[in-house]
Amino acid sequence: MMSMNSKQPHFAMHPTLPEHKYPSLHSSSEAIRRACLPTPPLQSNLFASLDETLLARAEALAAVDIAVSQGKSHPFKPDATYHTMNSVPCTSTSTVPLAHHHHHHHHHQALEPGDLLDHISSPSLAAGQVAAASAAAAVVGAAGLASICDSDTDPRELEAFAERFKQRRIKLGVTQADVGSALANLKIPGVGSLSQSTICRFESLTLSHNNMIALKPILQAWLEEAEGAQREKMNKPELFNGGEKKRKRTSIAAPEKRSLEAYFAVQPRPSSEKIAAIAEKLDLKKNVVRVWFCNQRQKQKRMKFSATY
DNA sequence: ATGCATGAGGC
DNA sequence: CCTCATGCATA
Repeated sequence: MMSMNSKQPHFAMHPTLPEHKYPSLHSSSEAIRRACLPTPPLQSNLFASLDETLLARAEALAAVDIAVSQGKSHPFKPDATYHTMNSVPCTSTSTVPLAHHHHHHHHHQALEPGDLLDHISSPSLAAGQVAAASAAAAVVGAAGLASICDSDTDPRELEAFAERFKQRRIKLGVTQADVGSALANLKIPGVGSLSQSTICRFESLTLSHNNMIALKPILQAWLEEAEGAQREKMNKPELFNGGEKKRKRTSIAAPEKRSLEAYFAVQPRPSSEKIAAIAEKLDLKKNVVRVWFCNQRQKQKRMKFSATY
């Protein structure tokens, strides 16, 4: 009764409603508010800043305490220790980088190179890798495929495109949600619709580097199409589900959030046991805490904060 | 614009 | 259980 909607392509809010209610436009692409570390721009009370620091320390200590009590000292989890780069130099855009229905997943994941430092450490090209790249290119060529070697792996290019995209999208009088649903009309194999959230994140670069690269060609295609025929607003015929249970969004209170951030600072990847302990201390569901950590990790990897250029 | 959640795919 | 791409619900 609630798990049946695996991936409802989100019903369009207004099929043919020429309503454009863009938010206050670009809230500035360079408005970096979410620091990638335990120093969130809290605009709380004046005394909050002081308390916050002390609290954070206390929580951090508590986190360590938890770790100790669990009897697990885990030095640290060497997860992203392996540094790898894209398997092939230029194949991202040509190999169906997007989702089909909701089973997207194209395993072209760049395997977390170095997280925040991947961009600056990438220039470390091994001879073997170069050779492999050449070989791959040769293979593609032999296959008769004109590999679209888009050099859009460049963060700057992506940033520039995102900016242009937003500008032109607004010029067309189209909302982010409209763009999302319109993508399905492009009939690009393997490309369905996207949500307003994703379009928004693309424009604000709050997506992973790889995700940006995958979405760029698609959004570019839409843009050209839309500008070519500046008149169709497309509508996404989707049946309305009657009586579907609405998902409720849990809201973690500020105090708990601060604690979680403190724990995260000392242990970004707590074990199941630690998560359980934290959940208990904060009186939150274990799953909520687990997901919180997952989301927090993802945030660290977003373009805006991983770029060191 | 963004917080919390889902689910596929990979270990 | 994690990572990733995505999305619903919301501030």
